Amino acid sequence: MTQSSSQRAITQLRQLIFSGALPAGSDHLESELAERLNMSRTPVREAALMLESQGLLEMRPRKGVRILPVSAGDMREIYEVLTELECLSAERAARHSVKESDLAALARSIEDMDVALRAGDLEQWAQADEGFHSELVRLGGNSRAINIAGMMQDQVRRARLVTLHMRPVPSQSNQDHRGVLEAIRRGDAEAARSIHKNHRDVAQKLILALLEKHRLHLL
Amino acid sequence: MTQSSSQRAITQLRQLIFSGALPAGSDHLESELAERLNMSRTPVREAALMLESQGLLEMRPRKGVRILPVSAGDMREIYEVLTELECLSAERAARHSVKESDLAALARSIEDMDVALRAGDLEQWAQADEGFHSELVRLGGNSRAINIAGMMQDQVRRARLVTLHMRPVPSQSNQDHRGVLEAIRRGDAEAARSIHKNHRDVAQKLILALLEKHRLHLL
DNA sequence: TCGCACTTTAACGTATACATTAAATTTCAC
DNA sequence: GTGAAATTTAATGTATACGTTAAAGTGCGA
Repeated sequence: MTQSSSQRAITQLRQLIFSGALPAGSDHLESELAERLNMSRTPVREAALMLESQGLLEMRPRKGVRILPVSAGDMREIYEVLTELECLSAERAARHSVKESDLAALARSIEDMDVALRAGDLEQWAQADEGFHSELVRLGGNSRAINIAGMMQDQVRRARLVTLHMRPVPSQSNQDHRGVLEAIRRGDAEAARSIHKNHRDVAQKLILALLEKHRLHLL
Repeated sequence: MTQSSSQRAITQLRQLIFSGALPAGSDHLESELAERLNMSRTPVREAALMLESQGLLEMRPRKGVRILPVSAGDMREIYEVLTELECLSAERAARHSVKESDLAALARSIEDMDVALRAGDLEQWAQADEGFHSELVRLGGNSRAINIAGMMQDQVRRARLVTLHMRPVPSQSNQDHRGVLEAIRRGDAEAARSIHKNHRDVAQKLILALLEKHRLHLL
């Protein structure tokens, strides 16, 4: 239960970054962060190294830890990788995950999105959408894909802080989700992949257009 | 020029792992590794954390650092991810990399493979093959994909220590490589992806069959 | 001999100390 | 006043010290 300081540092730094308390582009000395988290520099350094390897920050000698901004170009890269891994997962899920119980979480996320949209609650929708996508990857059963997609999803979440309220309401997006779910249910790997690919491509174009139009760097 | 001890530790530990000097499945105390590398535990720990995040080893409290074996199941996961990222890269390369100079390295790798095969030098062939695949990903221009594919390639290299001399001579593999190169050259993204996908799927099936047949865990 | 409580060991996780050196500041000649 | 050299500062990277605690070892009664 009691977790190590390093682990706490990772968790807390992530929270600080995702909440915007450590804004993109800002610099922070290791000693400042250590004081802030009530621990010595050692676990803070270890945590920073991990987060650096995950692309959330950059350690620059003598300049402190810089929280990395996410540019439109970065988001393009991230969406490209994420799309491939999710499509792989959709295909794999369709190929072997036949048990209906495995699909409950997916179905639930779809319902949650419907509910959230009817209530006009975008935050709720975003959370359910993230749930759908991460569950999809989980069903694919490839642990490397799961880890990598998780990292990419972290960045998508940061971008979503900005894009969520700029984009049109994603009212037809759930049709795709249902299509993917049905394809997996009937074991149609080709369809699962192609429907999801199309789903991601549409979303990607939309979000990237928004970001480039507004020349945004993001939290 | 003078690099940090942490960096050296990463480089040297990688060499020790890839050379088999630290065999898969073996355990090593942080203090042993520190002595071996002539440095204190601190940079060794930092290096081990990085290598752990890359899937090369595992840190187990009080049991030391364990060099992770790569099972057939692991290789399946690794090939799946690598295939997706390489296909993405082939497609992207075809879409934007038109300059002939960009393709020189690819063409060179293909020639090197031909030469190596004629000479019956499998090691040489493997090196050129790795060069082709990594250059392909580089041409895709997605820095995240490049990093991730690099990590996956690290594991493929370890597996190849075992599989290289068990597999049939890859005499027709270069046809695929040429096909991909030509597709990129003429900007045919669909073909680049599908030819490469087929290339990878064939190789993957072959290697996985070998591994499963011999119930191998690998260096 | 076996099993269990107790003691000892030692590996890790973290804190702290310290050497190095990039950056900032000051000094000083002109 | 300006620019370069010298000095000081301070943040990092690494070494070391130390407390905690899982695991190994020991002793002893049955």
